[in-house]
Amino acid sequence: MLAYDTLSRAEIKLDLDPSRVVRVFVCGPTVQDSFHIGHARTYAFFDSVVKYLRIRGYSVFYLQNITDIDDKIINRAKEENVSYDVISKKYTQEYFDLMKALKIDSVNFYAMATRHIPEIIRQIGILVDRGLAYETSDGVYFSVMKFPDYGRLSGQDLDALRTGARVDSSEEKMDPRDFVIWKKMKPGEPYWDSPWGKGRPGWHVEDTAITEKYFGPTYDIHGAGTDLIFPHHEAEIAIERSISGEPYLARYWIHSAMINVNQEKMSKSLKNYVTIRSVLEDYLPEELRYALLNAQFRSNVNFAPQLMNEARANINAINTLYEKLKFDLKNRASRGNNPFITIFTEIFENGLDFRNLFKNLLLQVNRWNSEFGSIGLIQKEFALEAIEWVDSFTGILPSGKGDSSGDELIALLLKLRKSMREKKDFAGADEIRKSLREMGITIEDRGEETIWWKS
RNA sequence: GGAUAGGUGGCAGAGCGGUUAUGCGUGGGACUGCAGAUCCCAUCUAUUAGGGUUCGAAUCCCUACCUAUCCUCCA
Repeated sequence: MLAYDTLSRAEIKLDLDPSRVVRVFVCGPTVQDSFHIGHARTYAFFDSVVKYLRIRGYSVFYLQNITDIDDKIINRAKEENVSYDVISKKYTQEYFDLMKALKIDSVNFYAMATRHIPEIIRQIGILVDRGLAYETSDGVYFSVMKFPDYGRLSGQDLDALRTGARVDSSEEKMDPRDFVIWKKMKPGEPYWDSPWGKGRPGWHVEDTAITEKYFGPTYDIHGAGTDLIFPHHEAEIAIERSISGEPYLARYWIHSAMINVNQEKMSKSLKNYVTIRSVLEDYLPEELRYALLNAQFRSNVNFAPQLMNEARANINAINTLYEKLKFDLKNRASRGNNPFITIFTEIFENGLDFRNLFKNLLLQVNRWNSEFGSIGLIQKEFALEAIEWVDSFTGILPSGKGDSSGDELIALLLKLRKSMREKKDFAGADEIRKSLREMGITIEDRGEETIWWKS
C-alpha cells in the first residue's frame, strides 16, 4: 500500500506488520466551538483509512485526543461567563454527535487532555531536568535551540523562522521560536498543580504524553490536517525524541489537505466558515462524506455548491443500482474471488486514492447499468458485493430509515397504484407516487412489477 | 521574504514523453401512460505565457506571471 509520507516527502510503501496491532494517532479537535467541514474532511478521511486497514486484516488501534483545555476555551468561557468545562463539555458532545452522524466510528479511544495531566507533567519534568526546557514567570518553555532537527518535518529553516516577523517574541522567552509546554494560571483561570506552580498544559505536550501512555515512544501512523505540521508536529517530534531518544514518534506521517471556500481556507475572520451542521441540513451525511473523500487527500478542496451537487448525483447513481441489485438478489450467495474488488483494491492502494476508487466504481456502475438486463446472477452478485465493499470503508451508501414499520402501508399503496394504472387512472397513480416521494420512497416501474426503496 | 503543492475544456479533476480520461453541467435521442431513474449520442474541439530539449511534450529543462497551504491558534 502506497501513501504520501510528509516526513519522506514522497509516496512510500507503508510497511505494516499484520501480526501486530497497527497504532494510529490522529490529532483531535479543540472543543471550543462548532465544527466545520474541514474537521469533517480530516476525520472522515482517517476513518475510512482505518476501516480500510481493518478490512485488509490489520488490527488497528485508532487513538484520538480531545483538547479540552486551551486558551480559546477559557476565553469563550469568560465571554459566556461560565466555567471552562461547560464549554468543553458542550462541544465535546457536539463533536461526538457529529461524528456519529457522519458515521465516523472507527476511533477506539478518545483521550481527553485534562485526564492526562500527570503524564503531561511527567514529560515536562524530564525536559526541564535535561535542560531542554526552562521556566519563566508565565510558564515553562521548550528550548528550540537545543533541538537542531527542529523544522525537519515541515521543511522550515530555523534561521528563516528567527527572522520571521510574525513569530510571537513577547515575554521572557529565550528565543521567540520556543514553545510553551506549561502555562501558569492567571487569576480566575482553571488550573492543575505542578512543580512549576498552578497552571495548565501547553498543546504540544498533550499529544506526546497521551501517545506515549498508550503507544509508547513510537507508533505507526500519525495523521492530521496539513495545518498542524508546523509547529505542532514539529514540536511533538522535538518533545518525544528528547524524552525517548527515538528518532520520530511515528513511522509514517499522513496529512490531509484543507477545505477552502472561495479559494481560501475557512476562517472565522473571513466569515467563510461552513459548519458540518449547516451542510447536513441540506445534504445526507453520505453525500458529504463522498464530497470530502472524492479528492486526492493532499489536494485542497474548494467547497462550493457544485461539489455537493456532484456528490448527490453520484451517490444517487450508485445507490439506485445498489437497490436494484438487492431487489434482484433476494437470496444472496457468496461467490469468492470478486474481480471488481481486486481491481478496486489495486486502485485504492496506489496512494489511498479515494477519488480514483470512486471514479472506477462509477465507471463500473455505468457498465452494470447498461448491461443490467443481460448479465447473469453471478455478475450481479459481484456487483452488489463490490458496491458493499466500497461502502464498508467509505460509508457512502445512504443508510436510509432503518425501521420497516411503514413497509406494509407502502406495499398496500403500491398495490393500489398498480390497479389504478391497469384502469388507466394515471392521475391517481401519479398522486400515490408523489405521496411516496414525499415519504422518501423511490419507486421504479419495471414492466409488471414496481420496486421501491427508501432514500 | 522562506518552505511546500499547483496552474488542463462552463465547473471539478486524471494523465507524469507518443492511444484527444472521467464526473458534474448543457443539447438531442431511447425506454416509460407520464415523470424520475437508467442507457445511447453529442457538446465543450482544453493543457497560464515565452523559450529550450526531443522524431515527438500537458507530461522533461529554463524564464516570467498567477493561485493555494504553512512559516501565528487552527483539521
